[in-house]
Amino acid sequence: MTMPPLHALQAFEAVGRCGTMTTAAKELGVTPSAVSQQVRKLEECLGVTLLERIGRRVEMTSWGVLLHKEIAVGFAQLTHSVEVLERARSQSGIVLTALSSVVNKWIGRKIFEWKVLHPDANVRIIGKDEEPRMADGQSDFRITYGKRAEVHTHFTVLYTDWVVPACSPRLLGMHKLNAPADILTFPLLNIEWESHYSRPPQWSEWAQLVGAACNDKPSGLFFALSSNAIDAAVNGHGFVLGQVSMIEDELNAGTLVVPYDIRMPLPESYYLAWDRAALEKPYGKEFHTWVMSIAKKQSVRSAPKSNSVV
Amino acid sequence: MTMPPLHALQAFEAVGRCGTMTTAAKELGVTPSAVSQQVRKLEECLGVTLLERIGRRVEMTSWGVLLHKEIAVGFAQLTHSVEVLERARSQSGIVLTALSSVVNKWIGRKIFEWKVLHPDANVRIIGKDEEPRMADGQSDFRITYGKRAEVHTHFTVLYTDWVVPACSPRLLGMHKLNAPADILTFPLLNIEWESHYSRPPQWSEWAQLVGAACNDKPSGLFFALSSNAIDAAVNGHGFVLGQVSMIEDELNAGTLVVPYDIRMPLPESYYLAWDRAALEKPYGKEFHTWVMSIAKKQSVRSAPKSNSVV
DNA sequence: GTTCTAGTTTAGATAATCTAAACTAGATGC
DNA sequence: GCATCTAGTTTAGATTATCTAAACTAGAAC
Repeated sequence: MTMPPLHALQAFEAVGRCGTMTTAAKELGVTPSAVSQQVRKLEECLGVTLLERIGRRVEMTSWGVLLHKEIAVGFAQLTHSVEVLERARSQSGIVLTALSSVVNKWIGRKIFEWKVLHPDANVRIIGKDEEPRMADGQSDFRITYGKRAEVHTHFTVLYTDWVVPACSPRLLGMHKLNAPADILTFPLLNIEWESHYSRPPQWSEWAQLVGAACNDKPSGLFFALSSNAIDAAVNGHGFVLGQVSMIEDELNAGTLVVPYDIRMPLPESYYLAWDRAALEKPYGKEFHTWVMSIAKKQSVRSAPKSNSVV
Repeated sequence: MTMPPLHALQAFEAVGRCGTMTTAAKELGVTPSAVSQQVRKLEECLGVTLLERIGRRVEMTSWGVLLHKEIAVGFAQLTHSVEVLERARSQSGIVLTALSSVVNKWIGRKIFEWKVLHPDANVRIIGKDEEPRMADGQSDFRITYGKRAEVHTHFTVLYTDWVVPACSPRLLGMHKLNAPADILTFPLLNIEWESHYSRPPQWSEWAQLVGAACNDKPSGLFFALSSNAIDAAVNGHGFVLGQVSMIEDELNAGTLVVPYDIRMPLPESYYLAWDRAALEKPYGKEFHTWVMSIAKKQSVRSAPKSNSVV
């Protein structure tokens, strides 16, 4: 079976739906002559008369009624298809998943800057420690840490963070620190990530950095999430080696202080991954550009000042 | 919303279904270059990437998967539409309705000639005294009598029949008829059609034709169907003014005889009506031609011979 | 009877669609 | 590692489909 020409079917469908050649032509944006020729061609191809010409009117034959009933569904579906795509593109917001700490202490705070720039662009931020499957639409963008980014097709370095010892001013009390090593005499809060992430810098490494001895068995408090460790420090429970990007608000608010600004870098970088299709969502490209922009600035702020001890 | 070009949608649909540009091109009967350009044009029109080019492979993006799922249904429906039409044309036989007597005593007998000519062409013959609605597919062809044909869009004169007095040879027995008027002394079977048909010739008219007196109140046997009256005559119940076309088999078989071949014409003709679409069914035109052909011959046989008394 | 309008047909203009050729890039085999 | 093959892309221009313009038919309206 040979399929007749698509334009011929389309012309006939329009005639059936509109009732006259002239109104069908108007709807298709062509002349009645074009419609007439297309329908004639369809009749020749199929070997049946679809329209009965009665003076200056046309009327469907029973073959025409039969065929039109079916192809109308087909063309309606094609039109619907394009609408479905348009709706999906315009209505679906952007979905970003990130490590929970990154959501709690970084991107979740920065997103208000995005809102100011693009008030009508919805972005949904989800804390999720496992890598999402982008192609399945689980996420448009993903912020992750280290080599885990390689499971995604498209990714780029976001920023590299540094850690610095920080504590609540209440913890210090009336104590006066004479040297960086004095920090090690206070309760120390430890961070231990899941095994598939490179181990974050530990107090033992910091002690070695400042030329001090350090007990191999610290206070016994361990946190899986950096953000939880930071919150404990804010509550006066000890010193934390906090990521610079995650404690900026606390430093500004005075709920954390840095007695000695001696920083260590994280062993790996944060990465932004994305689904190609997401770049074609409304504001998709803009969001990508914005995240890269704030990350670049963060890299500058997180790194120690050029004259700092490294 | 502007619909993208149909050929572009079709090319993309084929790629999605076939998996590669090359196999899609083969199926569409074009070059891969054509498919590549069509898909590119579709992407430009819609403003999204539908296929991700990975080296020499292509892979659907999530937009592409979404759109393809929908348009595949549309194109499948269009293909199905043409199949539906083809099936309807090839599988549906021809339907002829006719007056019951015509079915019983004429066309129902002649149809075997059609079968010999076209063994694989199904024709269904239905006795029906009311006019069918052709456009609704109630009938492809219709044999009717007189002005009733005018309710149809397409119709033509079929044949004009004549009546002749006929009886079973058993009725005559040892009686010897000396003159045509002697017939009137036998039991006479009457035919009275429904009021919307012109009254068929009556015995009183025949009597007048042969110059004989005739009682205004004959035997009291009246038949609504000509075929029933003929059957009664075959059974020896009396003389019938039988239509020539309907008693030919009986004359040939000797179950009826015509002592005096003095004929009277029916006041109106038989007509063939038809639905335009029926001519496009397989064998539709052939059937029309055949019916007209046997009718023409019937007209010749039904009319009295050129030297007969009229 | 004249004018208007829907539809058709024909000729040829226009645009869409296609092929050919040259190219890129990855896969395969030696 | 290199040559060959194959899938896909791009560009230029050939081909075909589709369209418009013009002339026409035929019926409706005034």
